[in-house]
Amino acid sequence: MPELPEVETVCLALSKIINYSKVRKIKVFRKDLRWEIRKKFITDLQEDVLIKPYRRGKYILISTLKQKILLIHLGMSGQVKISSNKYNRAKHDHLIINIESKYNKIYSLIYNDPRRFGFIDLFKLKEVEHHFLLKKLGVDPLGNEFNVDYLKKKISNRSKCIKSILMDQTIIAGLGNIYASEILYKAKINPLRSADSLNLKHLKSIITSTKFTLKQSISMGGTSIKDHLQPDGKLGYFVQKLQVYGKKNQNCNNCNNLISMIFINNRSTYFCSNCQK
DNA sequence: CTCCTGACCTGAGTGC
DNA sequence: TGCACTCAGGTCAGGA
Repeated sequence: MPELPEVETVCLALSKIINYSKVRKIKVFRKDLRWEIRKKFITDLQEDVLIKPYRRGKYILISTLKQKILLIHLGMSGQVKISSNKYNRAKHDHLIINIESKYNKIYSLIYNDPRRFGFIDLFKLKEVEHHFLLKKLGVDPLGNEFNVDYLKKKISNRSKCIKSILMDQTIIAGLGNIYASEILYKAKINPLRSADSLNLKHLKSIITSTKFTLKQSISMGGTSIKDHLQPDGKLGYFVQKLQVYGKKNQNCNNCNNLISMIFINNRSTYFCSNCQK
């Protein structure tokens, strides 16, 4: 499911309830996710206090009072559900963490993931910078470090096409297949163009469209196509704003040309060959 | 190094 | 109804 706006949506929902909640019961139904959940996961996390969630690329990190980080990645189909009702196990629920808020209210955080491409880990706060998955991540596209100078430096002498560059998590952490298409449509750049053929004006345009598109999607709760729901079960409405993704052979909103679909690195890619040069 | 492919896994949709 | 096949929002390991 999830790219940056969907992960951010989950993070925002979690931050409303976590806020110094004590971890009570933890139940792992399946530990063979993308990586196996560590043996000591339960004993290490139990009775710790979850302080505050934040996002790094498509990862959710939750800091704890015992100086640890609870790391969550949603993979392709992962979802975090927040429930204050009695828990009934649903298909593909792999893990449940019961927490008790400062005001003694009990919530269940439920990790559900049909394809099990996601995972959950717990490690020491001081190891964050060295974590094998986090250490190679590039800049956050919403931050000030994502600017023309940075992008120019990263793509110089790169023959790879610009869409692959946008999806390269070691350059920009958080963009995925939907938003890469949407961003390039808005920037009027053909996804097949090699990165080093772009001029400063193009780069500026990519930066602006990226920030605009992501912010707009976050404000609408992300994009619900198949799996993504906000943790309270609500849909994400950015799907209504999609201009090209999933719209093969439909008319471009700008020029009425038919939208094309091609595969780039085995990922479906949508664009308007008339608007995007 | 860079770049591309295959692999991981389940479910939904399509066509016969 | 059933079967075979394709595709799906991610990303790592391995080979060219």
